[in-house]
Amino acid sequence: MNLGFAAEMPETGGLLERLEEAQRLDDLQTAIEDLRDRYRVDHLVYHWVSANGTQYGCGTYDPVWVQRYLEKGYLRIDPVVIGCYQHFHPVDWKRLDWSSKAARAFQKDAIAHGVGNQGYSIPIRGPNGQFAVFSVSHNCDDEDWEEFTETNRRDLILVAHYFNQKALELEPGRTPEPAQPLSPREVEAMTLLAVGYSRAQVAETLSISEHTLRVYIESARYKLGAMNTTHAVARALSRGLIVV
Amino acid sequence: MNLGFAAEMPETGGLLERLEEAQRLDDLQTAIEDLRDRYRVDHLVYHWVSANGTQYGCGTYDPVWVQRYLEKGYLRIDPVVIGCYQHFHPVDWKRLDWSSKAARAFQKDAIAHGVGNQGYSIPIRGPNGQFAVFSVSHNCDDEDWEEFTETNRRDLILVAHYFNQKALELEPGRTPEPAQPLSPREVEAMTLLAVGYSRAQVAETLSISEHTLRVYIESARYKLGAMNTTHAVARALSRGLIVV
DNA sequence: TTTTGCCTCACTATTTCTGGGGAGTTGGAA
DNA sequence: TTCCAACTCCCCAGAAATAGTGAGGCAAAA
Repeated sequence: MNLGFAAEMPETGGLLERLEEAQRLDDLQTAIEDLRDRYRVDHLVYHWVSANGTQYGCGTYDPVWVQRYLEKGYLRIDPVVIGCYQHFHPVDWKRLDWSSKAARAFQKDAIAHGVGNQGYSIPIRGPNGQFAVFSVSHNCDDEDWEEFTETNRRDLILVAHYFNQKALELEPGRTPEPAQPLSPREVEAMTLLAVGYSRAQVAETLSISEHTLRVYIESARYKLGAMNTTHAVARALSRGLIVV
Repeated sequence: MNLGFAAEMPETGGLLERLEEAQRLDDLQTAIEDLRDRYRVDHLVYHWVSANGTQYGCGTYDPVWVQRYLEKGYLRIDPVVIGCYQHFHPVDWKRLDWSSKAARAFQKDAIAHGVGNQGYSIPIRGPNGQFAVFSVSHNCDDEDWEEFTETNRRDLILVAHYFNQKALELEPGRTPEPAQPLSPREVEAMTLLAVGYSRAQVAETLSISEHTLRVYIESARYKLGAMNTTHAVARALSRGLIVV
């Protein structure tokens, strides 16, 4: 029955198996270094993307560059992150938008710190709005890179998937709150707020009093651990509880 | 350099290639039927999950069952959907929570309509909180099923990925609006608002007066075509202009 | 060189939101 | 049956956000 899209071949050395059996985050770091050597590329990186500081990452970049990236807040500038966030399918770095001044400055800085001129990144999304990026980077011409990505893109999707699976499993402090679901009415309220309705309009649309609506918003805010309505809507969106 | 995790083998008949070249949603339906025949399983299904009704789906279930599923609102009861929503990795149906009365009633109804006793489902997440499930179902004993899933799980992850990619590409109404970019300061302001800061806190964090901050918010709101701050943050989030 | 976009600051009046209360019904789960 | 979660409604005062203006400096692009 095996159609062989992802057939395990002898020469892989069971890398995916090893990944599946990883017990600690250190094992991921070892695995990613091993994988880099086998692919014979300059860098492989897997990292989470989130605004709230605490985020996991492993890879083969120069630690100086990683430190600099975090300090400079490059997460908000990096066209790779922005581009991945907007897409589902893997993206080649060449096809991203590098037009802004900040992006070009970032690119220059990155290359100066050893990041390759070529790159291919895979966006990965987990429950509760978890978002991560798996990137492979190398120094070579367009033609070689084209061949490499064409040959390996399916592998890379799988590798990215397994990295994310393990990172989610092993990262402590993940799922402290079991993502308290919103009630149907709360979902409606949050959704309408997210599309720009004022409280009065939402109440009218839902055919309830504004007082009642407020109870829902309060309740949703409490469940989401949000400071205010805007925060609550943002959380509901990024956790995938509402869709606009 | 190909490590062969996802090596294309001759006997696949280039099914993933065909999937990549699909031009219409009909092609997905053809592809999923073809895939079912090749895997020699009872059913394959790919469908979106979203609160707002409109959702795409294709598969080999009895149309009567699909109709019934939608009418009865099984989307909110189905342990497969709920389980997938909470996990990242594929799940075997046996490992889900079927304990509630509603779930057991649903299961009975499903089997009565031709759904297999065994199943394996893969959650898939795209941008803007998009969420879909790719399921394979069959009638057999636990041992055979174990062998099937063990053999094909990596294939299935890839197939699910490609189905989602195509569905996102082909489904109308998903055309991202020409997202007018925000200035760096506007991005900072929107991001801080999205993580729950009040205007006063944002202004302090950015070391600017609240008056100035207001100008950014207004400007961002105008660029995003938003009615109010909450709306603006929601749009910035779902267009991937900011990351929380 | 002119225009355009970005960053910075200010005022006033009005509308909207938030944070405290309290209270009743219904339907499903333990 | 009892309990709980969800849904509905009400009051009030203070905090926050919005709408309508205004202005100047600076840097890059046309």
